[in-house]
Order: sequence, then structure tokens, then C-alpha cells
Amino acid sequence: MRTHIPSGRLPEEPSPIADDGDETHFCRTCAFSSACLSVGYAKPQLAELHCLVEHIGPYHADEYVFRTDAPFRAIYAVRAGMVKTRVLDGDGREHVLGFYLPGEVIGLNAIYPERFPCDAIALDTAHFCRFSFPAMSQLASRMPAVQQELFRMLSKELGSASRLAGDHSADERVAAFLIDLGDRFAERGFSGERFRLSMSRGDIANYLRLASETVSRVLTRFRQQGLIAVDGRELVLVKPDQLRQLAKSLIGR
Amino acid sequence: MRTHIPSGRLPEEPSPIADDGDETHFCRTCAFSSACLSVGYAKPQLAELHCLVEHIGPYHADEYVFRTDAPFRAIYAVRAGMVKTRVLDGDGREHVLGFYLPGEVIGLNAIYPERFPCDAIALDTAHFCRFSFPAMSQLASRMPAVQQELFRMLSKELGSASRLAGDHSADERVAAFLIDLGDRFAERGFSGERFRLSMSRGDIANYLRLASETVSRVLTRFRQQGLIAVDGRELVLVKPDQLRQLAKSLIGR
DNA sequence: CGGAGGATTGACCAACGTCAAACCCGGTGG
DNA sequence: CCACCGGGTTTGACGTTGGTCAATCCTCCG
Repeated sequence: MRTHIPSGRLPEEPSPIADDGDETHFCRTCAFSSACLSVGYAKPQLAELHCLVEHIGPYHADEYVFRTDAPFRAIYAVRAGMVKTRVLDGDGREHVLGFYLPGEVIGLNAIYPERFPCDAIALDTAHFCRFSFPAMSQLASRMPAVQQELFRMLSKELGSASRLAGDHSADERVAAFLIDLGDRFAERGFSGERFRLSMSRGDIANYLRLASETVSRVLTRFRQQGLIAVDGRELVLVKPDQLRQLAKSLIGR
Repeated sequence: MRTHIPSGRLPEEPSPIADDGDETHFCRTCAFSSACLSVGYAKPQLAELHCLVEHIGPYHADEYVFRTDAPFRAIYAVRAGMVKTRVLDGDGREHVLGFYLPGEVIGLNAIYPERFPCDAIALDTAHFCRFSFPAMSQLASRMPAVQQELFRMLSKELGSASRLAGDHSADERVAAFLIDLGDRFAERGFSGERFRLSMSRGDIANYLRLASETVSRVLTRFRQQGLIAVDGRELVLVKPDQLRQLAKSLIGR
């Protein structure tokens, strides 16, 4: 059974697309814009960053952005759409490492092995900025703010990876997942309480280490309890505080 | 019941201690030595690294090296002994993020939040090198090899964090844990098949998301199957290949 | 209108957690 | 020297959460 989502099809929400960069401006949501702008680099320095960026896309749902074992040459910032990264284990079971929104960066886990340790697959129609990593680290040597931003991104991702590693109930994990996604949408200027889950229930399950049936059941229960409203992949967090309460053992401190 | 470990108390094994650094030499196992030496930096540059290092310790078992929420100023390389990092969740349950051997570095996950997101607790008598992080990143800007090494360490840790996040049976997780530890001992020049588990069964359990009883049961089963020999915390991997086989869904791609 | 893939729901089951008892070892003090 | 104590470890019995299998439904498409 479905819940009718209150005011229809999210008419006035900005779509989670930030494809607004050009030759001299960063996309509104870009992970790197803050690295430079906030520290006051002027246009000429920005140009350096721009000249190592390559806009790629569109990729359509289910298309690979990069594949496991491909040699690592670049990191990718999501400009529009949504992606998942995943590994397939020996038995062919999928483990989803993460979902990435516009403004977020993928490929950082490939630096050490010098090959991508995972696949990246578009969930939506998605666009990216590709940053050559050698060029990027060279730039980082000259621009401490860029270096700092790379350190921060890596460290941040380390934090979220270990959050998932904890052992928690299905309810806690699903609640934490919804809250985290909402917070990240909000961080990028979208609504944090009303958004689209571009991934399938199976993807969510493979991310949270649950069976897709369990994800389904938990979502249904949350809906019955009035915590959320779901219509297919459209989602509203009706009682975010209560969800956050549920999730607090995971979200941590 | 206990297995008598073949040749007694590991008499001729080098103890996992690498406290052999001085004012002009790195410890044999140091994570940073390769960053500089392998790229051919001469003594003067090395001196720069040395002057931002501070030797601290000894810490005894159960002593804190740093605590959750303490402001982040430095990263720590283990010189001798073993440490765990851990978080306590809302209900006071412990989640162990990792165990660290001589030559490995802790504190990288504190860069982004600018506070330590976890406690670090000695399991043994342990010594450390403390590297001021501001000084370190400044140095990284001037020495690409240092910057590169930091990126690599962060990326590597990201890899291991997501490995644990997968969903696997208790057997697979314990096997992977033993193999991983052995590989890391070997990487640092110690025996990879005969070593001491400085942490309690409970610590292992909190790391692997199992109950300590389950860890105990799996270890006894492995012993009965002749895969390992255990005497308290002394361990021998009798059939590493078979363990690696068991662990492959976790270790591998 | 029909087909296909995802989502939901239900019934059953197994892996692992919980609770509890016994055990082992090292340490301490009489 | 030995008895006692205490924490960690092992082992056993049992319960619960979430996985598996299967049927149905829904929705998006052609």
C-alpha cells in the first residue's frame, strides 16, 4: 500500500541538479569551490583548477562511470544525478560502498591501490567533473587550500565508512540512512526532508547489509508509525526528529 | 582446552617492537620512512621531518593515547606495542575501529572533524611518534612524496574500513581478521604466521561485530580443524592458505 | 493490453546473540 | 606455600533478528 504524499509530486522543489558551472565558475555545489573561494583565491588561480577539469556525461541509469581494476588516473565530482559505488565479492554478491550526490567526490579510495577498487554506476542520468589526479596533487602542492580540502574529503569519507561498519539493528540502520541522505541533500542546498531515492530497495539493502525484503518491511513500518511518507521512490521525512533519535547510536556523538 | 603451541614460547621471533629510531634515523617500520628514503631525500630534508616529530610513551595497557572529542593537532605513528581505536555508541556499547601495529598511523580520521572521533587505547606497552599535523601538511606542500604518502595512507585506510562494512559470516570475518593481521605483521618484517593477539576476545568481537562468545567458538572450531594453534593470546596460523581461502570473499575484490 | 522488474507481504528457518555456568590462569595475601 | 579471588575465556542451552523462499502486487513500458 502507498501513502499519498501530501502535496503531490514535489512541484516547487529544486531538482537535485547543479549543472551550473561554466568555464569560469564552479558548480554551485562543487566540493572544490569552497576550497578555493572560501580562502579567497582570485580568478587566475581558479583557472588552474578549471584547466585540469573535464566535464563528462551524461551517463544514464545503470551505466558504468568506472570499473573495478581500471587504472586510477582521476577523481570524479558529481555534477548532477546520483551514483553508487559497489564491489562484487567472490560469490557475486554486491556490496554497495556508497551513494553520491551532486557536489560529492568519488574515486578517493583508488589512490592507494592505484586502481579503482570498485565500480561506479549511475543511478540517474548523471554528469561529472573529472579531475586528473596527478595534476590535482601537483596543484595541491602549490595551493594549500586544495591540499587541505583533499585531506578533509578523505578523512570525512573515512568517518562515514566506519559508521556503517558498526553493528546495529535494521531499524537503526535504515533510519540513519534516511537521515544521513537528508542531511547531505540539505548541505547541498536541496530539501533535506523531501527527496527522491534514486536507488532501488536492493541497492539500499546492499549498502546497509540487509535483505531488500527487510528494507521494505522497515520502510513500511516507519510509514505505519507516521515517521515517513513514501510513494515509490519519493520520500518525505515526516518526523525527522524521531528518526534522528532512532539513528543516534549510528550517527554517533 | 588449549593446544600446545609447537615449539614453545616463540623464542627466536623478533618481538613486534621497532623502537630503533634516533635523531637522524627513522624506525625501521615507520610509515614515513619510505615516503622520503625511497624518493631519495637526503639528510637535510629528513631533518625537517624529524624536527616535527615528538617521541611519546610508554603507555601501558588500557591507557588512553587520545580521547574522543579532543581537538585534533597531531597524528600518531606506532613505534612499539599495539593500540586499538574505538567509539562508544549511545548505549555504551563499544565499536572497535581498528588495531594498529608498529609502523602504522592513527588519527587520520580526525582531520575532517578537527576533533578525534574515537578513543585510542594501548593494548600493550606502547610508544609513539607524534607528528604535528599543521607542520606535517606544511611539509607535505614542499615535499610531494610526503603529500603522496599521506594521500596513500588515507586511501588505504578507507579501503580497509569498507572491507569490514561488508556482510559476511562469522567464520569469514574471523579468518579475514587473522590473515589481515598476519599480512600486516609480515609487511613490517615480523612473522606473519606466528604472533601475539594483544587484544582480548571481546576487542576482536567488537571489531568484527560479533559476540565474544562467537569469536571464542570460531577460534576453537578453527583449532579443531587444524587451521590454527592457539595458546591464550599466542597464535599460529597452521594452514594460512586454507584460512585465506575462507577469507577471500572479504579480503579480495 | 500484456509483460517484466521491482516492491511488498507472508511463512518459515538458521545464524548468531544472550544468558548462565564452569573453567583457567595470574595475582594477592594469609 | 597455598587458598582465594577476579577477569577473561570457553562451553552449553535457548531465543530473536533478520535472511530465504515464494506468492502477489504494482508500475512503468512497449
